[in-house]
Amino acid sequence: MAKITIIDVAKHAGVSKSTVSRVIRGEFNSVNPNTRDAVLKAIKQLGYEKNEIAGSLRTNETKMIMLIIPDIVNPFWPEVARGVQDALELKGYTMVLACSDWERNREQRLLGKARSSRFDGIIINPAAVNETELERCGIPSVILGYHDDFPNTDMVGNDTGKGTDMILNHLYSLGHRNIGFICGISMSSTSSSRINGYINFFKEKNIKIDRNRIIECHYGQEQGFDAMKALMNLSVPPSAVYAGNDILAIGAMKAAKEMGISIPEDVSIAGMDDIYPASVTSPSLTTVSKEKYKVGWHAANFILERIQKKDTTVPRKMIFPPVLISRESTAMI
Amino acid sequence: MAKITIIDVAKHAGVSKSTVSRVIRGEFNSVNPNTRDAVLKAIKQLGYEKNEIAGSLRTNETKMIMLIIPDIVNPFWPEVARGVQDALELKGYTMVLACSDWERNREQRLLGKARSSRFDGIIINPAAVNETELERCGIPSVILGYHDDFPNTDMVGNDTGKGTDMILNHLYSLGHRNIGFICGISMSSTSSSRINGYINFFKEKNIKIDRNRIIECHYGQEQGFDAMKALMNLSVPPSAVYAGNDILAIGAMKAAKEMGISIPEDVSIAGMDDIYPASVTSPSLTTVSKEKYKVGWHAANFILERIQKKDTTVPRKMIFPPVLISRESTAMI
DNA sequence: TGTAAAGTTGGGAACGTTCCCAATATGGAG
DNA sequence: CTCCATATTGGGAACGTTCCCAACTTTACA
Repeated sequence: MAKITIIDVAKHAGVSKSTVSRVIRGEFNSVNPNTRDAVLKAIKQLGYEKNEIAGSLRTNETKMIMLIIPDIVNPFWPEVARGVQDALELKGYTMVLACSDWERNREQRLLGKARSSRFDGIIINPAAVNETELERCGIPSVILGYHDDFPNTDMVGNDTGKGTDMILNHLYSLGHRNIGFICGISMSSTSSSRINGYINFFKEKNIKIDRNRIIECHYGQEQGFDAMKALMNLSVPPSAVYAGNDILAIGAMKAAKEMGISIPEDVSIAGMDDIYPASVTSPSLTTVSKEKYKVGWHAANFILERIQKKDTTVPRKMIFPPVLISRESTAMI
Repeated sequence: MAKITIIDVAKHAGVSKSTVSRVIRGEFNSVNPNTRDAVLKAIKQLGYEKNEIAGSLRTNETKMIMLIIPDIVNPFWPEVARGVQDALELKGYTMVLACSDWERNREQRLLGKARSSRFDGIIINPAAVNETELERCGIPSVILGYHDDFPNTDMVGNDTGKGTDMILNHLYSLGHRNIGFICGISMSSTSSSRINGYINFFKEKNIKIDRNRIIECHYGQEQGFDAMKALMNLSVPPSAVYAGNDILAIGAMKAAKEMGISIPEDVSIAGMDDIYPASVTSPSLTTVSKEKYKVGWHAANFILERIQKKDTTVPRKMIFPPVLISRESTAMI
């Protein structure tokens, strides 16, 4: 079955292809209502369907946005992706999802793809790419998350630093002074900034910091498990542990259980992100809630606005304040 | 900055655009190594990047596959999506993710999009679409999941019926005879087939079935919660409960806890799917493990094969056998 | 009634590839 | 040295839109 084109429709309706094109694109005010109806009828009769590829070639816009995140399997991201998608769909845009796995090569490849496929925009949680490289892509971009090193790019994220503060304050107010820290690391700069947050907190409280209480590892349940074991085997084990994200915290909880240490009686554990599983563990996990759907939603709207009016307005930063979710895994010392 | 085209490269390298095109597409055996190098050098010097859109218009292939699932936020799907993506990426294809929310309208809209954007293939967990409609799309398709009503379409999924059997056998062998069933419903036909599986099981065992022990509801934690309460408030509450998926089961566990009923001492609970949260609840949830990543992976390969050789080979069905994951939430009566 | 403005329409030239076919060059066999 | 097969290259015609500009029609107003 040969595909119906705009020209077939034009012939069938007795008009020119220009007119058909106008009808398709909804230029209603510059085509006579009668001819418009005739064209629409012809379209229906022939079962015509617009070839977006051809249109894209001419207009140089694809109505496609690439979303680059580390890994969709990490429970944090699906909600973000959903927010992106819902916002895009509303405006007739399509989301192309891709995972970077925190790998520079993959990320670069994806950016290349975005360029050669002429995607209209990029929403990215950067793994290794820097602002200069991203700008060189020549595609409007929005950063997902809180990154200091993208001063000129639109950004939507959560204030993780404040979240860390909230968690530490929470534990502090429960009487904890010896607080372990399982610090997740990633290729981006967030790791050191998190450590600084931790250090500053104790500096302000005039509490000496034992560097052994800080364990850096990758974000994974096994890593959290191992880190927790290490912490609890210190000569003076902490009375509370703050894990950089909920996955680490869940791993830590498993370790505690295996060691016969009860939560929160013997040790308090707190996480970060408030992913779904955090609410179903037992004891349920105290954590900091981050906006996920909203972040995706607004990032999508940012990018759409950038695409529309190309004037280089001041980069916008939308950073949501986190919310402490106090559950059962933390208690008075 | 005006975009560099194949013609600029040709001029710069002193060859024709045809030759450049050949180099780009990797037709190495029909272009002289020397000219090839010259072209590659010119490409690099000018920073040329292929316009895939233009190529697609000519070749009529986009190297894009649409994945349509109910909801990426449901923990079952991210892994599937990841499998799809990894397999596609390997062959230079791109995944376009979309959620149908089980809504017919959305699903239809997405299929329309796939057609007008000339996607090369569709991988879909069907919500309301039937085989005829899908075939009318004229795009190679693969079904995700186990659906009897797509006899002519390639299919990759898990044998849920067998999974139900395994769970029921497990509970039966633990001594349970009075087993409640929280049956999730969806728009597709799977619901009734699941009920039949339950009914047949007890028929074979010559146990009379109390229809009150079957509660149908949508797949959601709250629904599982409510269903569990209803079951435990029966005059003769069940000694075990089988929930149609893990989300329902987790809801049921919450209900039991709230009612002061301990698991598995007072009641056993089992789920289905083995999503990540099922492993972190406490007690951890007995369930049936389904292939997720693999399903996505093979579905992607099926579609790629379909695209390559268009001969209408016999439709292939790849159904994975489920595996019982016996954890702490089930015990002897 | 004349004229300018606004409303409609059509035709051709892009957009940047790939495909097809013809043309030329090269090499080996007779 | 001729001739045929093979290797290599170039030029034009698609692919199906949208955009631009010109032409024609109608309306508004003096």
